[in-house]
Amino acid sequence: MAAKRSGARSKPLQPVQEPRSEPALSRERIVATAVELLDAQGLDGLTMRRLADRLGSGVMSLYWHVNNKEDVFDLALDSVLEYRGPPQIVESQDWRADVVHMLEDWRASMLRHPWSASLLPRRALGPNILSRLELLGKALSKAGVADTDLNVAIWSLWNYVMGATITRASFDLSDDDRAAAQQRLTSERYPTIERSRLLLDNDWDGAFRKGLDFLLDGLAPRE
Amino acid sequence: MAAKRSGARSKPLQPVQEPRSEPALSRERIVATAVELLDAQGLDGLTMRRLADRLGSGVMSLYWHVNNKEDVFDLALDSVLEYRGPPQIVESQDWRADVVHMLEDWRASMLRHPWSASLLPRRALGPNILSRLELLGKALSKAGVADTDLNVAIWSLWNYVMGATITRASFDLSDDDRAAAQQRLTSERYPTIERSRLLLDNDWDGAFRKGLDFLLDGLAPRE
DNA sequence: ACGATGACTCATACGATGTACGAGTCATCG
DNA sequence: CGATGACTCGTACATCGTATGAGTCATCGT
Repeated sequence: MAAKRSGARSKPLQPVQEPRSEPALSRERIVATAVELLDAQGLDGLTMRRLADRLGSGVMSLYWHVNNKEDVFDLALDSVLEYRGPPQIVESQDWRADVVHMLEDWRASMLRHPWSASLLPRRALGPNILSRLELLGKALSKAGVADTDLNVAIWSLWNYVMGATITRASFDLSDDDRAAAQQRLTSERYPTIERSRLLLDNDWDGAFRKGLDFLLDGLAPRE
Repeated sequence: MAAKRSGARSKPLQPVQEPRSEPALSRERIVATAVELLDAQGLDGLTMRRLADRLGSGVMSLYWHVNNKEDVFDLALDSVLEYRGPPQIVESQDWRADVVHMLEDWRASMLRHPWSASLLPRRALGPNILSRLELLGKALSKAGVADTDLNVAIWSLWNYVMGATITRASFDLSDDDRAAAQQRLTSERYPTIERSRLLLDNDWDGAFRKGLDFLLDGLAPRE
């Protein structure tokens, strides 16, 4: 009965000097290639067969390193969310700027890989996501948010960022769709949002920033 | 070349007194049955074959009324979002209570059908979603939100609600997963969110309400 | 020195899915 | 009565995820 790879296993000491062909399969290489494929072809473009092709391997070889396709999705999502923040996390003067930076980076990371937004609705709590939550919690705590309110604050910000990212990503793909939808508004029943040109407003970044400011004002009013 | 059903067509005048068997295929019946199936079996449970079975029809018959499976998803999502608000929309005293009610109802509607959250990351702007956006815009406008800020306000609230709903729905399915994840936190690197028991906090409704209050405070400070 | 072990790869095959194609039914109307 | 068009559906196909089990090869205990 094969072990099916659970944890890290012992590696051969000498990597045997790869014969310059394919650099050997590994979970990391699989995930990296999956991200490439997702970036290039979108969610439906990721296929175990295509993935294996890009890796120069047989399809079933993937399953030694990965449980199933869901696994690939989860790993790809988390890998895209690695946070390379400013090194001086400790003892920053301006906690609010820190929080804003973290959340804008979070959103930007996901928008760089638009498929990642569609993957969020799964229970995905990889190490990188948890790290970001931890950092956020630490910043808020340091900012004086009471322990009793900490979870509410974290979730509120997370929710806002996730919602904004998903909305932005899904509207990004369809420029004419949006124009068409706005057209449909003209018909009759939507006077308010038709007048405000809700579906044509393109300042996503500004809107994100403004909404975030409002939320932060509520969570911890500026002195 | 078949017309493939674009708009409404002329119906036979006498419905011919259904022979008590299956009540004839229609787009509405298809959507309603799809919602049933989704409620019962989840996202992956919806299959054109299963759908046809439940309807007592052949698989390909569905394609007369519907373009493809994506269509079914879009229609199911929008159908679940129909808003039956309070009749006295006009001239309410307390705009803030109106907004809160609308958004809580929105969230509740989606949580009643947890699969709907997973469908959000598509560009889905059915008539019911647009109606809700219109109502929201009207309420905010009446509340004195400046026209220049209206879109920001609408999107901020939308984003918050969507994020909260998706988060809630995805954590709902996995009670032990959450415990397991919280366990994983104990390991080492996540002291803050481990201490605050972020992943075990179950007061989703309260957290939603609090965060919403904060956001509304920012958008239109109480007098 | 050699057989066993275990890490890893892969070809084949299976069942399920979305849907293209085209033939079939039946009421209506000129 | 023949044509039209609304609607149904059986068959077929390409594609997918993955179960199964056989193959390769380095390592290690003896």
